[in-house]
Amino acid sequence: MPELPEVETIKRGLENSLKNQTIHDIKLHRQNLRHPMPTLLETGFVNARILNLTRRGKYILMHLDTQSTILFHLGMSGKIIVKPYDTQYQHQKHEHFTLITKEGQILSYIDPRRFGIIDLFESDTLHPMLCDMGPEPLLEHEDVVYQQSLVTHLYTKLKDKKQPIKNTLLDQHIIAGLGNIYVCEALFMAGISPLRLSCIITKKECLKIIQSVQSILLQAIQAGGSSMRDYVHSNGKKGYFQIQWQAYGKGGILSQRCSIKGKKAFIKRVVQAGRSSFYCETCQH
DNA sequence: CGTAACTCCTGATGGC
DNA sequence: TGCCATCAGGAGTTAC
Repeated sequence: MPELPEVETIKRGLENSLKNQTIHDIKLHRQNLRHPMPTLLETGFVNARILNLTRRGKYILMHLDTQSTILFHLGMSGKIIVKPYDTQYQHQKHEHFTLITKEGQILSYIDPRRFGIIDLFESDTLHPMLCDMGPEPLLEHEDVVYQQSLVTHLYTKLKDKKQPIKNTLLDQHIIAGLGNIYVCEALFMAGISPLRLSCIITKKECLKIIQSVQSILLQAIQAGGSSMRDYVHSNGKKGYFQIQWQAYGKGGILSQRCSIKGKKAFIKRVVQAGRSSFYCETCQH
């Protein structure tokens, strides 16, 4: 799925196109994604106004003026597209949720694999999915104090974990929003092997990890999200920027950092917890 | 309790 | 061209 930068990009797109608009109609085209979708969505929100959109981890939250919030998760293959409404409109294959505004915009939620989630909760409560989530890796503005608190938090969490650092960073309870690609890239940048046991990571290395995570996420957000195979911006256009990955998907390719130092080392692919990890044995320890 | 394996689902890709 | 195996950005559940 889109990881944090892509979700953030989509959220911003939705905010630009839908903020303060009024819901004209919502349609569900099936009952379930990963979980059942509340049928109340179809009937309960005509004339509700969209106050704003926020992001928490990989979730997008649409806050309505009815004290309700719609929660979206895009799973592995989800996308959200917004475009002007056309009366000829017919929902496309794998479109499971459609929202039309009185102002004439149409939001389509499309998710072939249906690993995503659409749910509803009261705005003054916290959705169960959001309760135990780790801290956000980024704040709106650069903040050294926050960065330090993240380092301390991470170090505390890693201290008694026996699993590889790669697996721990993918756990949304530790830090919110990281996925397979950005973890691979951050560990490459930090010079830390994905195989390293979490409990033997030093505090200094935690700082390196947090710095790398923040740097890569910021870079990706500024680039408008990355353009993986089936990732689409919320306006429906293909991602217009492809980050030059250093490690992810680069199995068998020369490690850039080693090349600069005149060494010849290749990026290796291993499988951890059923997911591909890419790293350089020579410059990641 | 923590950890790893299994599970949901469709589509793209590559080898034969 | 078709068929089959493999892989994919996630994460909850189950089994140990």
